[in-house]
Amino acid sequence: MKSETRLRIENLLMTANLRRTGPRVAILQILLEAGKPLTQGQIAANLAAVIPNKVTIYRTLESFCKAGLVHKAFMHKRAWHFELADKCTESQCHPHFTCKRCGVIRCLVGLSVSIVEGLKKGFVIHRQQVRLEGLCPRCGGKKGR
Amino acid sequence: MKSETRLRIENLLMTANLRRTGPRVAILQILLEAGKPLTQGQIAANLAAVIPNKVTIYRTLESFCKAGLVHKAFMHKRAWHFELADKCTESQCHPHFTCKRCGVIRCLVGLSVSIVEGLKKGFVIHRQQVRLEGLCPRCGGKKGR
DNA sequence: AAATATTTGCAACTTAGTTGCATTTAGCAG
DNA sequence: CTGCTAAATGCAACTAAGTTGCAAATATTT
Repeated sequence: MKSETRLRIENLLMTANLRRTGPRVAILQILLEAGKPLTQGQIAANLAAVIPNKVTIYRTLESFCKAGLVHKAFMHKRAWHFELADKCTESQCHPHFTCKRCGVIRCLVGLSVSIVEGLKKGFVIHRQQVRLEGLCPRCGGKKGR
Repeated sequence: MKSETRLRIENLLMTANLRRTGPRVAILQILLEAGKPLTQGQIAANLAAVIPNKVTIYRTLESFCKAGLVHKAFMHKRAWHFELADKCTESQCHPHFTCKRCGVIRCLVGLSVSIVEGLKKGFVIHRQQVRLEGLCPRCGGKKGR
């Protein structure tokens, strides 16, 4: 296991003021490696040995969200998707693309969209999230249905 | 019941090639009146007399989605939210705002955001959705916590 | 090393959404 | 306006996702 990653994880936990525990380190590592939004189920599948219990995963993810380390991404699927906040700016997450045909999810890191304007007075925007759906290159354009 | 609404509903069903049934008319009417995304539960609460069964509601909403009459909006809450597509453009839904403090949902009809650019070749975008979170005027700026 | 606060694990539960199948109904042909 | 047929609805039972309360374990502080 790369110690660079290890250090980064410890640093994340430290700055978020969260204790360095096994489940937390493991979950952060998976999210770092994945580089895309994962569900509790997907995390659990990789972590059966380390974390025997989904409640721990949910609670851990929740505390990461509160600390701003992790965001919920909004997907077509039923389950919540969690991803590291490190590829998002202060006020905006990177957009997510979902292919309607094959279901593949792509993080559009680097791309962004101007933040919404013209909102009535008094609203304060903390975060903007963008979701795109359509066809990925493999499904796109070509053959129908 | 305003017959203008009634006519509009029949027209929607006709153009979508869906039979005019009690549950369908009732659900479209509720969505029209609400003018904001509703969950199955919220719809059911208004319709206990007309539709005794949530399966019907889910299936009806699903067929509306397939026909393009209704979209799923992505919210912080666990349940899916459905809304009429009539306030959306061809390629983009109006943005939705959620207040982090009181949870209120606002449709930002009229506002829009430039569509994402710079996507790798081969992707076809069908629809862009934007979600905003922050503080509404009543919760915003003022008192802490 | 002991005390304390936080975190984890377990079991049981709730809520959201789904499936298969039997029954009913809209729309159409005659 | 009657009967036919595909489509839609209703019901019961089920799966999946997420939550709660409480007891046991672990990290940090003293």
